[in-house]
Amino acid sequence: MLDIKRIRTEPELVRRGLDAKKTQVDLDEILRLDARVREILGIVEAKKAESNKGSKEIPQRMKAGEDISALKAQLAELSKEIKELDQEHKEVETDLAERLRWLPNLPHESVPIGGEADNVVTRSWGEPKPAAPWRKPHFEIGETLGLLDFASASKLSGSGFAVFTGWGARLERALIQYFLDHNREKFGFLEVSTPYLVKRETMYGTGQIPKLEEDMYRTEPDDLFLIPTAEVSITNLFAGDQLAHETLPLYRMGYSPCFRREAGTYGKETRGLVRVHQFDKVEVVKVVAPETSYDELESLVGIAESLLQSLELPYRILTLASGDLSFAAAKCYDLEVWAPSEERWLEVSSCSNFEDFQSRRMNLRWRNEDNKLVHPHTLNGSALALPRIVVAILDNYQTESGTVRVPEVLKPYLGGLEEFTPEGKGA
RNA sequence: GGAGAGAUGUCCGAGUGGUUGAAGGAGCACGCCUGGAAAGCGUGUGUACAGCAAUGUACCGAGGGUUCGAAUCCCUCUCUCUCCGCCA
Repeated sequence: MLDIKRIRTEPELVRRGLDAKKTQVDLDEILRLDARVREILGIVEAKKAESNKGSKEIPQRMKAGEDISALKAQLAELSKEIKELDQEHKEVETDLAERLRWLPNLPHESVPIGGEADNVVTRSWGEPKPAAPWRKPHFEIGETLGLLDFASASKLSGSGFAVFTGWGARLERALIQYFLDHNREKFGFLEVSTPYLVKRETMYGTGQIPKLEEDMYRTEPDDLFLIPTAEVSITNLFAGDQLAHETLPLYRMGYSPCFRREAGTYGKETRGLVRVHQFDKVEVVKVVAPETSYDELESLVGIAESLLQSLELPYRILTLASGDLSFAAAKCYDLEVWAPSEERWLEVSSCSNFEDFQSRRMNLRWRNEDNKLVHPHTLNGSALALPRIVVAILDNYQTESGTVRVPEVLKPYLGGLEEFTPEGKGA
């Protein structure tokens, strides 16, 4: 949610921001509605003041034994006028509010303007492994080694799902466990385990609704939504709160499966783990003082980086251009790992600063040093998304002899296993 | 699924038609007291919107209604809790 006062006082700045985000909006209509709301408000408030004053006189005059029927009739008339004005006020305000719900967050000044092609590679780590004829794509080697079973997945659920078997299933579990342990031990995040089904307003709070409603799975009779990321439930943990000054910064993380309809991506990447309707992810969330949020964003990226480095997976970091930013984000870094068999980069983490956009929607507030209630900034990042990490491991740790070595840091979580091999099927 | 209870300020909690933005308490802030602290005492302590301001308006789960006037009465909805049933 954008601050209507900001739209009012800096309309050109807002207009530029919305343009940069490639959003078509009739900002003039919004400004017109806003002016109208305030106009009506002025009139109706004056009438209410008059009405309140008259009502207060009644008990006094009654005590004095005066005839109050004329006054009552007059106030009844006034009350009717107020009701009509209130109605009109509500209609205009509802119209305005609905339009505001659809406005995305504005990009931060440090964000490059443009579309996907204008994303900037900010830095990279590690040496991408070269392509080689013996390298097999992850879905192939994964099935050969008995880690993945896509045929069964489509039997159960159709396309866009995966079954992990044997060491594959254990690898998933190991990664979840490792990520959570790492984030807690090295960065002090508090682990939470939250519902995967949430209410409509919860989805609204973090900005998935209304714009992305079509991408969400919804349960029909109850109007509950399957979360597309743990961000939704973890960030909304604080919805409506008034946080005391000393509570910030707040660091939370959680594992959850993530459900995405991926509407409109038919035909793209239907094979393998890269784009699936259900996947696992460990998400980290921060609620911080506004003036610290950009430093917090950098350190948030550092968490995802430290995980990738510990897994020894070469990656690069993109600063997303304005048009590639999600609805709620003001700035976002994507972390991509190199998949040598496919010779391309895979997004495994997305770290965003939402500034006060989500706070506003959730009505989350915090007492600043001046004891004033302000909207704190919220951030989140994947640390990390699982299936693509599995892809990256199957790719990067593949050997010429057709096995896949186990990354050093994961060995303790896999009973000391050194290698996934065809013989080791089923563990 | 059946039966019942409830939703008030940061928190607890009073309040059943008229200066109630809302008693009381806790917490917090400041002051007094103290060698220092605790206790004690005193004072203060909501948010949002409109307005340069004075000020005004709204808000006691949400939305409607009755009334000159609603936290208080009526209706609808949401959520929470208890008991019964069912169940991992």
